Parts: sequence; structure tokens; C-alpha cells
Amino acid sequence: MENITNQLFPHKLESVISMYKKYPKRILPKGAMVTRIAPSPTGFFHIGGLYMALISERFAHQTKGVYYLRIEDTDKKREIEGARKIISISLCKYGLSPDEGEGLGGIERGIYGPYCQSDRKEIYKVFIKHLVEIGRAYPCFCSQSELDEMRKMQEEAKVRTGYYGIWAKWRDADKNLVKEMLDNNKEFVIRFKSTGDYKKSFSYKDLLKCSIEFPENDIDTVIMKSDGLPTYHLAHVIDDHLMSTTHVLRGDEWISSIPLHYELFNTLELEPPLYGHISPINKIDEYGHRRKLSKRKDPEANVIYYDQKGYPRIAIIEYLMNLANSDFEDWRNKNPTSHYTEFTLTFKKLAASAGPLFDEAKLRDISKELIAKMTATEIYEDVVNWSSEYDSKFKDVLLSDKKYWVNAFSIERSIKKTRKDIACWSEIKRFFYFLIKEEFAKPDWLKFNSPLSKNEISDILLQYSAEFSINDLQDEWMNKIRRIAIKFNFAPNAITFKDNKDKYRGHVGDIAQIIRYAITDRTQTPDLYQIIQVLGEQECARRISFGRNFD
RNA sequence: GGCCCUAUCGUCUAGUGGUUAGGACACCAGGUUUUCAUCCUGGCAACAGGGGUCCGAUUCCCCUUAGGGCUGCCA
Repeated sequence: MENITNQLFPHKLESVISMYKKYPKRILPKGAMVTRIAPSPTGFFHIGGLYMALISERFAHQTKGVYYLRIEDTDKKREIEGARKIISISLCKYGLSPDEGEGLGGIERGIYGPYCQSDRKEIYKVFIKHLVEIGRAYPCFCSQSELDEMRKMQEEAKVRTGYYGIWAKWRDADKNLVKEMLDNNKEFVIRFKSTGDYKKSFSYKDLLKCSIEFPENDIDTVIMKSDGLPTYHLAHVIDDHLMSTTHVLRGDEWISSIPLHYELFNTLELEPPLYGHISPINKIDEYGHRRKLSKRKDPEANVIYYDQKGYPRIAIIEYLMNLANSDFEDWRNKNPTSHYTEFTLTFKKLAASAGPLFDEAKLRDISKELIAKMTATEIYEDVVNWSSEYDSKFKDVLLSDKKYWVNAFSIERSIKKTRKDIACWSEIKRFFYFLIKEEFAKPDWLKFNSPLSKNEISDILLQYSAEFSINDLQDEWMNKIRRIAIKFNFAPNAITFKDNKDKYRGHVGDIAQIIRYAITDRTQTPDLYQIIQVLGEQECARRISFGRNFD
């Protein structure tokens, strides 16, 4: 065996003991949780990854613990260049930068590193070698096609598929044969030698679900691939132990690996962490099935999707907080000005359901609510940031006159009355189109529905421009419009009109609508008086005279 | 096929051995308003099905059904 071990691991490796010395248990206050997010760099950053990061970060920080990032890049085939960068940038953008692990600019922090699994290859080998030495791991020379064939036979025989029992061909292979294979440089993997009994079961308690009964693991799972890198299972056990993770919060697709992970921890005589298996965020697909948001098929799985639309990042976070703990919403209503981190997340409330559906309508509502609370200056800054990434033309417009645009965003943004109609920044340009002097075009009066004739409309605008003054207070301004209304036999207010429909042609709103259309090219706008105040006398006069010229 | 998870309005969910099963979003109606939005009032809408246990079950147990996950040299 000695020989074979050396053949398997020809290079000198440190001992298991020295590993434990090098990565001592963390000294932390009582109750502090150490959590991590462990994404694979396989492309864009998934909204589910953000959800997981938020939950892990909250539990760690609300208990004065540590939240770190570990890059799980043991599958070199699936790795996509640049993906690591996207992970740290995304986390940073959403205020979830890790305490340890790769941060912005590829700079790693923390003393439990390296925090990237491919850089930890030698560490895993120490433990894999150890498992071989104690007789709990062995090389397997089965080719992919051999394994495929085996599975086919198992399926036909209607037995459990997998490398176990009599199917574990290399489990007790003749030492000389193994040596011969190694001498001939045959490709191999290292498998864990399970001693579990599938007929026996054990009980396991998840942080988020009720107690689960599992059959023991008896599969000799691959722990080291032929390229020398470990599989997830081995890497998880080693890393989360060496990095002193106390609470592993991960997707619930891992729950069925629990028997294996427990056996690995037991074999290495290590205490397993506590596990919380979190349901993924789902959607209803085109066939009406509920399924996990997919990287490949669903654009809304990518956090960039929300970024492009310009949802304030805090809105995404608050929406995810809501999914994580449904009582967050009540707390938010009672504490409208508190920061979300003042809320305490609990495992009890953390969704143990079948996995929530991502509800953009709900996100919009949360976002509108948050935007309504922002000041005009905050909005200005956010929109500038957003547009510098996604709409540089609009950015230039905004930067050309900060005062003007802060005024614009102040429209109907008072304590008394705040609009709640913008959910994301990509909507703001369309919303305030008429304030972009550079783009404003002459309204098309053919599209304007009115009980008044063209000549009358022209008359009304003429009268308005004669009486109009930018210095009018809102009431004066309104009264002027009322006077015009009465002159043209329109009721001075809606109620009067309602009670005397046969006496009037309409009400003051119809007159205001004409002025609105001339000035904004829209029939629906925020408060017209405030728009006029922002546009200024000259611009308004110009637009009114535009309106009187129908050609 | 095997193992495991999950099941309350359309959505996110609260909740309990005895409740008119609560809230939020969405939707609809009415009111306020110079339009829209806001705001206010109201409305629609759920315990998957079948068996037990019990005086009584949405709640506890079993079965079925449905959905999801795992069953990889992916994570």
C-alpha cells in the first residue's frame, strides 16, 4: 500500500496535523456564525447567488461573525473567464462584499486562504492521501464508457445506480493490478471507500426543515478527479472545516448529499457544520411548470437584468429580504426609516417552502416605495450613475444642468404628497421626456381629443399666454385657468360640472389639458404648475406659441 | 425506477386542535384631485384530494396526487 500511495502522490505533501495547525479554529464571540458563499465562476452572477449571499452575510454579521467568499472552480471545463471578477463586482455593488476572500481588483483578504479552490489543490491532496493511507480511499481506473455501461446494466436490472457494493470494481482490487495500471500511467480517479449501509438510516436535522431520515451513504463517490482536482464533496468538507465555517447555507439541491458529507466528516473525525438548505428562487416556465431560474434560459436570472432596468440596488436587497423572512415587510412598515440591516433574520422564518416565484410586480412596488422616500438630489445622483452605465446620452443631458434636473426630480416630491410611479431608472427618461429641452418636439394636435375646435384651442392658448406669469403662485395660476374655462362655458371645477352636465361643455380640467398638451406633448403628467416652474417662463412661452400654430 | 423535499388567495406568505383563516403585491369598483400618479374606502380571491385520530382537523398521522431536487471525473 505504501508503494501505491507514493505512486499516487509522488510529490512531498504536508501532514494532516500540520494543516490543522496552519488553519486553527477561529476565536469568535459566543454565538457568532461563520458563513460563506461559494459560487462557481461559470458566467454571470445569478439572482439566487445574490439571495444566498445576502442571507449568509446577514447571519454572519448580525451575530458578529465572519462572512467570506470562496471561489469553487474545481471544474475547469465549465469555468468562464472573467466570471470571478463579475462575482466580486456584483457583491460590491449590492453592498455584500465579503470579509475574507477575493475582493475588488482580485485582491484577497483573510488568513484562511487561499480562497480559490484551484489554488488549494495541494491542501486537498494532503487529505486525499491521508484517506488512502487509512484505507478509506482508493484509485479507480474505470473509463467513462465503462461507467456508462454499468449504469445501463443497473437500470436494466432495476437496481440503484452508482458505484457501490458489487459494482465497485476497483474497491478491493488486487494490489499488483493497481500497481501495474499505475506503472503504465493509466488515468485514474480517487474514490472514497464508504463503509455505510444503505439499509440503515440516520436522522439529520436541518436548520430550516424538519428532521430528515436518510439511508446511509454506501456509494464510493469520486473525491479526486483525473486532473488532480477534488470534487465538490471533498473540497466542501475540507474547506468548511479548515475555514471554520459554522453554518453552511446552500441551495437545497445539496440536501441529498448530506449522507455522503456526514460520512466524510466522520471518517476524518471532524465535526460537521450546521446546514441550512435554502429553496431556490423559481419561475413558471412557458409550459406552466415551476422551475428554478435558469442561467441559460432566463434573462431575469442575471442580476444585470435588474441593473439594466435601473432598479435601485437597495430595492433588490429589500425584495430578497422579504423573500428570506416574510415578516420583514411588517417590520419595514413599522420602521420606515431604518436600514435593512437593523432587521434580524431568523432561520425559523427562512423559506422552507417549495421555492418562491420571483415576482417582479412586488419588486416594483418595493422599489417605488423606496424611490418615493429618496430626495431629489439622491435620485439625481443615482440616475447619473445608472445612465453613465446604460444611457450615456441621457447622462450628458443630466450633467449639463444639475440644478435644473434636481428641480425636475423635485416635482411632487414633498412630505405632503409624493408621487409613487417610478420603479426603476430606465423609466425616468420616458417619464420626464417633456423636460428634456433638447428632445422636445412640437405636439401633434391631430391626436388631441377635445370638445373644442382648433380655433378655440388657439384662442385659449392665446389668452393663457396673455395672462400667464411665472411668478403666479399655484392658486393664482389655477384661478386664471378657471377664468378662461368660464369664458368658454366650462365649469370651474369637476363637481360643478358633474351636477350640471347639461349647462357646461366640460370642466376646468379640459382647459388645463390643452395647456398641458401644449407644454408637455402629453395628456398625463405630474403637476402642471410645477412643471411650468421648472421649465421657466421662456421655454413655456415658446411651447405655448408652438401650440397655437397647427400647421 | 430509487432516495429526499414541498403543498394556505393569481403571487409572497401569517396562522391555529375550536379564527368571520389575517396581511402585502396584483386585479376590480368608488371617492379626493387640473390629467396621471399618490392618497382614502370597499371588493374579488386560498387551507390539493381521500382516509383515519378526535366532541371537533386547515392544523396531528397515513395514503394518493401534483411540483421540485438528487441519483455525474458539474457545482
